[in-house]
This record gives sequence, C-alpha cells and structure tokens, in this order.
Amino acid sequence: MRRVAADAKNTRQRILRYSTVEFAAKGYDGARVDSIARRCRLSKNMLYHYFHSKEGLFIAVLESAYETFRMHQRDFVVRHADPIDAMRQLVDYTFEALLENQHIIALLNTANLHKGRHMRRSRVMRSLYDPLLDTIREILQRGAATGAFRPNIDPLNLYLSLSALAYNYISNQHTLKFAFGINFMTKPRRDAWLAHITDLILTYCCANTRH
Amino acid sequence: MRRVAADAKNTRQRILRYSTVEFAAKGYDGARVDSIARRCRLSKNMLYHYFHSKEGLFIAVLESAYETFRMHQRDFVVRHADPIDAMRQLVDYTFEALLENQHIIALLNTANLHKGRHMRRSRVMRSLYDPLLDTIREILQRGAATGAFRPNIDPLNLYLSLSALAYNYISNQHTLKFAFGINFMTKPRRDAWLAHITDLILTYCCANTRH
Amino acid sequence: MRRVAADAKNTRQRILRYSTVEFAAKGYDGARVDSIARRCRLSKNMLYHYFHSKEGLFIAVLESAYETFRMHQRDFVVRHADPIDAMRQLVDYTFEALLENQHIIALLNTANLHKGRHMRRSRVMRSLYDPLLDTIREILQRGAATGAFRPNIDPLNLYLSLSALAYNYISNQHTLKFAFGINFMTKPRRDAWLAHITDLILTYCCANTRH
Amino acid sequence: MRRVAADAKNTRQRILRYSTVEFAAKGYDGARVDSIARRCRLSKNMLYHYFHSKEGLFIAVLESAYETFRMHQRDFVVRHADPIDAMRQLVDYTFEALLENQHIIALLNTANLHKGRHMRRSRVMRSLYDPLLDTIREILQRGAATGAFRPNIDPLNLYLSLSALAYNYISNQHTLKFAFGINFMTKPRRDAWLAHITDLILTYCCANTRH
DNA sequence: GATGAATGAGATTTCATTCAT
DNA sequence: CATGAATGAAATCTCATTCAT
Repeated sequence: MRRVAADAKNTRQRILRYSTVEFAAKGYDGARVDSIARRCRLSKNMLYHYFHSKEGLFIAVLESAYETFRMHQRDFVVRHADPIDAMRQLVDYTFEALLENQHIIALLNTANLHKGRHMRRSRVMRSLYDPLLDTIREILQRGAATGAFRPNIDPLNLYLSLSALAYNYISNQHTLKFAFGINFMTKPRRDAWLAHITDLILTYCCANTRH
Repeated sequence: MRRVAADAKNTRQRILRYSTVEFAAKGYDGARVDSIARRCRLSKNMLYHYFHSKEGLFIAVLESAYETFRMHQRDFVVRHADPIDAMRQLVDYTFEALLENQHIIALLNTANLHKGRHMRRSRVMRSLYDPLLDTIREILQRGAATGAFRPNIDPLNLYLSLSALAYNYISNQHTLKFAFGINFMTKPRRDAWLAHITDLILTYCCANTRH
Repeated sequence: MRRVAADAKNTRQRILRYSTVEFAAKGYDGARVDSIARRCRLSKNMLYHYFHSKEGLFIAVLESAYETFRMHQRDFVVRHADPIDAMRQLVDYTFEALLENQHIIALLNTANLHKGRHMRRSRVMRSLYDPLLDTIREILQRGAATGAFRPNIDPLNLYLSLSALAYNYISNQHTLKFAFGINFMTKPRRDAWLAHITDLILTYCCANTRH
Repeated sequence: MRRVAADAKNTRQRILRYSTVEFAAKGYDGARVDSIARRCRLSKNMLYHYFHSKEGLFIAVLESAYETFRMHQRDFVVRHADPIDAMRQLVDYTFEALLENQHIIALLNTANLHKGRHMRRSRVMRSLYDPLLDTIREILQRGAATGAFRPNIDPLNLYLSLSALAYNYISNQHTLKFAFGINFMTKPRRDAWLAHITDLILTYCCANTRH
C-alpha cells in the first residue's frame, strides 16, 4: 500500500516536472497536453486524474514553481554583518537564482499575459509574497542605523528595482540579442551585468546627496 | 454586409490594427485568426490574402508595432541643456512611452517566449536598434564633460537598466498586484515609481564615490 | 475594333494554353483557378468571363486538346503502298504523337477518373472518334487483299491494342520507374519499346497460324 | 453514437477499406477526408491519429492495395505444363485480376499523376516488383526450350505489353465508351477482348518468321 | 489507479466564385 | 473588356477532454 501511495506521489511529481518544462517553453496556450503526456510517458488520463484540467495543471505548476522558488529564498541567509556586503550578496543571490531557474520567468510571463487569472484561481498561491522583501527591509534598516545607507529607502521600491534589473535581462534576452547582436547570456556578459546592477543598487543605497 | 469600396491599403492597416490588439492581449498562441477577422469585419481569407499565414501576420504586427515605437523614439528631442534635466526627461519619456503603448510589451514578451523566432524571420526588423541608446550616450558624454555625471558609464548598461525598470513594472503588474495586493497602475503609484527610478538612475549617474 | 477582337481571341488562347498545362499536371481536382490565372498573368475574372466555371474551362481544355490531337491525326497520311510499311509507320506515328503530346494522356486520365462526366457535358466532343481507326481499317483491308495480313482482323481491336501499348507505357512511367528502377523515357528505351510494339502488332497482322 | 469497444487494428482496417474506395473513386485531390470519416462512422481525427495526414493515408492505401494485389499474384500458380496453355492462363488471370480489383488502377493512375511522389515516400513499397514477371520469364524459357515459343523474347517487354493491354482497356473505359458508343464492360465485350489479347500475345510468342 | 480508443468543437488554411468599379 | 478586392463554404488538421474497460 505504501508503495502505491509513494508511486502516486511520484507520478504527480513527474507530471509536474515535465509540465513545468512544457509550459515554460511554450506558454499556457502553446503548451500541449498531449506533449506533456508523451514527455511523462503517461496516458493523458493521468494528467486529468491528478489535475482535472489543463488550467488546473498550469496552476499546480505555477504553485510548485513558486513553492520551489520560495523555499530557495527561505534558504537564503544573510552571511554578512556589514549591510553593504549583505546587499551585495542579495543582488548576487537574486540574479543567480533567476538564472538557474529561468522557468519561473517564463511561467510568470505567461501568467501575466493572462492578467493573473490563473494565480487568482489558486488557493495555495495566497502568499506569493517574497520573503526577500523582509530581508531587504532588515538590511536597509541595519544600513540606515550604521549610516552606511541613506535613511528612508522604501524596501518595496528597492525590491522591485532589483527584481526588474535581474528579471528583465533574462526575460528579454532574445529581443536584446536580436537588437544588439550580442549574446547576453555568456558568462562574462552575465558577470558584467551583475557587477553593474550591484553598483547601481549600492550606489543608490549609499548615496547621501540629492541631485 | 458587403464591404464598400475599401482600398487595399486601408484594409491592410485595419487588419494590422486589430491583430495588434489580439496578439497583445492573448499572445501568439492564444490569438485566434477567427477573432481577428471578426474584429476587422472581414472574412478570414483576407488575412491570408494580405499576410499569408498567422505567423506572417504576427511578424507584420511586430514590425509595425516596432516601427511605430521607433518613430516615437525618433520624435523624442532632448529639450534641456542641463544633462541632469535631460536624463530626468529621458526616464520620464521612456516610462510614459511604455505606459501608453503597453501592446509592445506584450508583443515582445510573446516574441521572447518563442525565442525570437519571429523576429529572425522578419526582413524589416533588421534594426530593432533603439535610437534612445544614442541619446543616452550623448547625454552621458555631456554630463561627464560638465562633471555632473561620473565618467565611464556604459551607455548600453544604462539603457538596459532604464528599460528594465520601466518595462518590468508594467509587464509584471498582475503578478505584483497579486503578491502585494496593490494596484500599481493607479496614477499616484505610477508617479511614485517614476520618481523612484529617476532617483535611482540619477543617483547612479551623479555618484562619485565607490562603496 | 478588329484589334480588340483579335486580342480577345488571343486571351482565350492564352488561357487555354496555360490551363492545359495546369490540368495536365495536377488533374481536374488538383488544378487551381488561381494558379492558372497567375500563369496567364490575368485576373481570375477573365477565366470566368470566357469559360464560366472551372468545369467549363476543363471541358474547353479537353475539347481543344482533342481538337489539336485530331488535327494531328488528320494530317497523318500513309506514305507507303506496302501495307506492312504502312502499319509500321502507323505504330511509329501513334507512339511519337503521344510522346510529343503527353498532356492529352493526363487529361484523358483525369476525364476517365471522373467517369467521363466532363466529356458528356461537351457539345463539341461529339466525335472523339479517332480518324486513325479508318486508316487502320484501310491498311488492314489492303494487307488482307495482298495476302500480307491475315484476313478478318478487327480494326477496332487493333486500334485499341495499339493505343494501349503506346499510351500505357507513357501513362504509367512513374510506377514503372519505381517498380523496376528503370527510366523508361530515355531515347534508347523509347526506341526499344517502339521496336517491340511494332514487332508485336506486325507479327499479329502477318501471322497465318493458329496456336 | 459512441462506438463500442473497437480495437485499434479493426479501426485501422476499416479506415483503410473506406479510404481505398474514396481515393479510387475521386483521386488523391478529389478525395475528402470528411467523406472518408463519414463512411467509416468515425470522427476525422481518428484518421489523423492512425495515419498522420491525408498523404499518409493515401500512401497506406496504396501500400495495402498493392500488398493485396501482390498476394493475389503470389497465389497464382501455373497449372499447365504446356507453355502455350500456361501463357493463355496467365493472360486470362491478369485481365480478370484487374477487372476484379479496378481500385488498383485508379490508385495507380492518381499516383502516376503525382509523378510517383507518394510511392517514393513509402517505406513499404520498396518492392512493387510484380512476381508475375518471374512467372513470365519461366514460361518463356520453357516455351523456348520446347520450341513452342520463339527464343529471345524479353520477359519485361512481354510483361509490359500484357499489362498495358489489360490495364488500358479498363482504365480508359469511359473515354472509349464515349468515343465509340460502346460499353466495353459487358461480359461479351470483355470476353472478346480477352480472346483478342490472348491471341495477340500468343501469336507473338509463337511466331517464327520476321516480317 | 491506469489505459487505449475515441470524440466534438474549433483551429488554420484553401478555393471557386462574385461584386463594385 | 478588365481588374482588385472580397466572400462563403468547405478543406485539412488540432486539441482538450471523456468513455469503456
């Protein structure tokens, strides 16, 4: 009996894994239930058995991708007492996490295309809330206290800025490659971008003058 | 129901206009040729007559959207001698342009999902190159010359940063709304964001210290 | 005025010429009105103006192809007093005529596929009757009279045999090529076949024994 | 309307059977997938499920028709020691086999119209090679050995002649009916034709004189 | 819980034909 | 006589979903 249960869980996981790949590669509308079943080496009925519909499957994929992502974030611990080093580490971490998990970008893009309809239908995704925001808030406070950072930086704005800078670079890579003839995904290019956005963020945090 | 007189150029334009809306709203795979034809009050085969295939139509839409966008950018003139004011104006302009033409964001996202396949098939899109990059370069040079800006800022990096900050805020609005329960598209919120990213960019340009 | 009339005739002829090519190459159902119009560098309306419908056009093509063919046959004159030489010449002529005008084969095949429906609709095709049949009858009579040929050969049977032998070799060339890996349309092969069927026919005509 | 139980093999066979009828009756381009599905009392997608495309279906039909035909030929055994009787039997057999299976004629005609494209795409049809050719070769050898037949008759030429004479009579029946006002498919007419072509072939095989 | 067979609705695309000028 | 623009019907093909076992 335990075996069966374990298998069921395995099957569910397998479906989720391959569905994630499919939905990330082709978007919600481009993804094919047939194709997912084939990837899973499973009959389509199983997908319906476990997830009820294509939309249900997509929602589950979103949830699990987010869950994974959130757990990643939770694992993140600020290893540096110094706020500047901590912030530097955070930028680094954010960019690397997205690079390693580009699926989440494609999934969020397709979710956004659908105006968030799928997310709203999810019971689980009630807290898409990113724990990094708290980390940012905490680092900013410590930085302000030590005088390393200017006071009154809005943590949400900083979070959005950091996300945008890391996310967009990856999300628009094909357009950018086409426009500038540059493959921005090579290691040197990625490193340069990380250095740049770190500079950008830190300069902002540390600045004391107004222009 | 028979259409009147209608010359080809008009029809082509009409098709493009409505197709843009459809593709932007639903992505390449979610868009329906039927739906476009209905919007145009035209029979489907006309779309095929003018654009050959759904893909051909999408490419034409991308091209025309980009053309429009590029012309917008061309119209942009720096009205301020002062580099800081010029840069402020540029940020403002970029964000407003994207806000007013959110179609282009959705179109680029779906093009990116397809790994740029459509762009590569386009003969016209050979120069997606954004003229704003030149403007940025010029402003940076002037700012460095007057000492307002630090020297050696890479124009491409600044361009990418600015784009990311403006683009992502709009592109991910639904995820963000869901995550934070905030409608980021209200006028006050948009203004606040514009102020923030202007601050971010300018602080970066004007900073003279290293951290 | 005469010019216009002349042009009209030209236009009709042009349409017929290109339609023949199209119908012969693709059969009735495979032929495309659009494609014909393009070949003619004419707007489709012209086809409808002159021929009323695709079917009307096909019938006209059949008629004209047959007309041409019949005129060819009429031109044929037996140049040899000797019945054997005359028959030899006839076989040669028949095979060469079909080789030079393979369109007629494809057209007749497609007409046969449609169970002769198109021919029956034609007013002009009332006498598809091949004048060669008369020539055969006459040669056979002369041959029987001189004792060169056996008596009582049925001209229709001989006509059908000759036609079948010449026609099928061309009509089934692709199947045969595929089955035997031989390109039967090379000059040496064609010559060999002509020699063979001449032999076959003449042997039959001249034989005096029963088996 | 839901179908019962039905296993795949049966369904495949059913599709093939009705497709054969449709393709034979209307040619490749005239055949309608819809019409086949209706005949099969099956939804269209099943055809695509089993055969991938209309072309795939046609190829399968060709293959199966040929397979059937080849098996027929294999079943053929020369029951007569006497070469003349054997040849007579062969002619009879060939004509009857085509009469009973007129589908194959229509299918080959449409395959030829398409210049053999479909056959070349078939992996199975690699040996369209007709076993009757071997039989012919063997009969000719025996006939030559006994002196009943003249030596040096080319088996392939004889095969082609026999095929042409039997095939064309059936294939062109509608043209012939139209041209001569005779229904060549009545029993007496068919018998007469069989007698004639038997005579023609045997006369050729037995002749010892040159003309 | 799992499968193979099947479906209905609808997707993209094609094509003979006609209208307005 | 001639055209460019347009159409309606139907063609091929796809896809999320369900049934019977």
